[in-house]
Amino acid sequence: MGDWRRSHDCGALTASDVGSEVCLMGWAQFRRDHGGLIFIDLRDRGGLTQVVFCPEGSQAELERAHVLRTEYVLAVKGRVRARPEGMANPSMPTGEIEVEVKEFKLLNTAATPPFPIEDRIDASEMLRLKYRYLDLRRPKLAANFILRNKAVQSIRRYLDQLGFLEVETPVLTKSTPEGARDFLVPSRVNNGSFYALPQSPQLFKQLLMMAGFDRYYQVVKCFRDEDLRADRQPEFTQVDIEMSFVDEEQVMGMAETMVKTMFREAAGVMLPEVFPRMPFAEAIRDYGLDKPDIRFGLKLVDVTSIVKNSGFQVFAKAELVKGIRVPGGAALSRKEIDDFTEFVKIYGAKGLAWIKIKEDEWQSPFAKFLSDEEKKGLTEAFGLEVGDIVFFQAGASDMVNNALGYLRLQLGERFELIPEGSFAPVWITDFPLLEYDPEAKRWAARHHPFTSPQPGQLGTLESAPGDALARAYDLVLNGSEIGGGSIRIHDRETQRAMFAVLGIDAKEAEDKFGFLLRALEYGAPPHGGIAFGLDRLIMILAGAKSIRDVIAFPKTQKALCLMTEAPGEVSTNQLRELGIKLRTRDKDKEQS
RNA sequence: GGGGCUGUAGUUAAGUUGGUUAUAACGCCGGCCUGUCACGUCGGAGGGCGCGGGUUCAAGUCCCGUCGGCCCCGCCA
Repeated sequence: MGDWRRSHDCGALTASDVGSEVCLMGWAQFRRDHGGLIFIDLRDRGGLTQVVFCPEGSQAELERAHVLRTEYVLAVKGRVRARPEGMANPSMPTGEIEVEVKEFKLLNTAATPPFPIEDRIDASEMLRLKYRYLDLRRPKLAANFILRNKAVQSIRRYLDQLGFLEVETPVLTKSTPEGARDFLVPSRVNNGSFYALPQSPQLFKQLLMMAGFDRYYQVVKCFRDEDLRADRQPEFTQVDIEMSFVDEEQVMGMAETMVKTMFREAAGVMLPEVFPRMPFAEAIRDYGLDKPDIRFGLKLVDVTSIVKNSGFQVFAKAELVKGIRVPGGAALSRKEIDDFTEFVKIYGAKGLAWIKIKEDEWQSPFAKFLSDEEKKGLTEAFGLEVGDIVFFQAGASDMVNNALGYLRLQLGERFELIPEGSFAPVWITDFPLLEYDPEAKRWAARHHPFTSPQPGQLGTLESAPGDALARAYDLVLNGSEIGGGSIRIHDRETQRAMFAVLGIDAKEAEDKFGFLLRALEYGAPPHGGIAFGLDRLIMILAGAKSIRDVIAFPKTQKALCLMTEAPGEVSTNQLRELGIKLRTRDKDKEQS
């Protein structure tokens, strides 16, 4: 570059800069070579500016510029000029001007990229991930990271103003028995022992409260070795927060304002002044899921009592029978209904019952089994009108709620009931403290084992564990869980009772959580907190379909990084130092 | 662990019931071009169909296995 210095970025120049001498540096996006005149759209993170190589600028540079190709890296010096009459490009922010090149430097050449660097991309994601650094040059993708930066800055500013202390917690820590599968790191100094990467800094942030830090936060990587999804990566970022001397209201209030502030500052999006709240039981009742998308209706209706003596055995025998009324749904084709039937089978449904409400009859494979009284009951329960379709699911409660809950989302999409660009946050409260694990035949913490029961629930905890409610709360946005937290247990006795219900005996508790139990004896303050999934939050804010679009270097569904080809094998020397012997490698030797 | 979709020039795709030399567009290379903006125009090169087996006179096309990619169930306190 010599002594050349960039004077502007490629999105900065406007008509008011006409006449000024500038220096731009960036990548050649498009080249339009007219022989005696060459246009190049120069691109950097800031945008795109048309630079013109022409005789008026410099005949010598024009002749030199014919070798330029896409993605070559250039520095140009020249004069900003207004484009000639009628030549402005209204679709470009810098479309009124162009830079007449007087001198340029070729900073680097570039091989032809494997896919074009432009927003209307059609390259496969496999290829894009292999060349992630090229994909990230695309303005649309880069915009997600600019947004992400704004969001994080906003959150930090907000929490800092409230006196929160950002503290780092260990990445090499201890494996904990509950929760997701841990990523393990072998210890060289202590062969046979392993660190675990944190699934979240949960215990550390509680210990920071016991340390008297009062208000803590951290933007922190967390690791869970579970299968991936469109919205799940093995390493992801949490905005982790903990506060002392607070109750639910204070944590939720603080978090709500944080999210509102961030949406406004980062994206200009105004969220509702007050987020609605919904008890867990109501969410399941009306939406079938604990993360309801409340941007549209189609609530589930429980009709178990109406059909409990029905001649239709599928209904009569079921633990729970629920339905969804879709106004105008009678127009659905048989094929579409079959597709929905296949869809609910994913969630363990055996089939999907339906009734089309026609002018003169109920069209349905099972309407003939329904008595007039049952029909009347259903008509009232759903508020049925001609042209509706009702879908039913009958069977075990969990299956019915889950299948219909997800069917509702499908129907919302099919009937275009979800308003574009809308954001609907909702707090889910009053979660059950525990849930039964039928495989392990024991109760497990729904949130985590340090979540405090609601007042007066300690008795319930022993008599009817499933009914005990937790001081826990989730924040759901557009049907996606973006944050969750709780008021924690801060006395040793409650913590012991909790471990007892979970089947963790004193010895195991001491082994796994001794450090926490000990800390609880030294004056632990009442405390609670919340953690947000930052990637998911940004994904929703950016309107991205995948969490990969807001993570700079994401992994594929098989948890591979196509760019670095991680994970990879390591040398036997490295393994020996760690005291590790591979079973598969031995097996290969035996076979060969 | 399971279900669905998918892999063909650099890229995105088409490719009949197996049948000459595997199509197209974009990109790339070369020529021409002073107002383009996904510039235009003329010409050219480029793959043997993810990989390995098999069936067949003959395989992108059928079969088996295997490796990837995407979505989902399980899993994710």
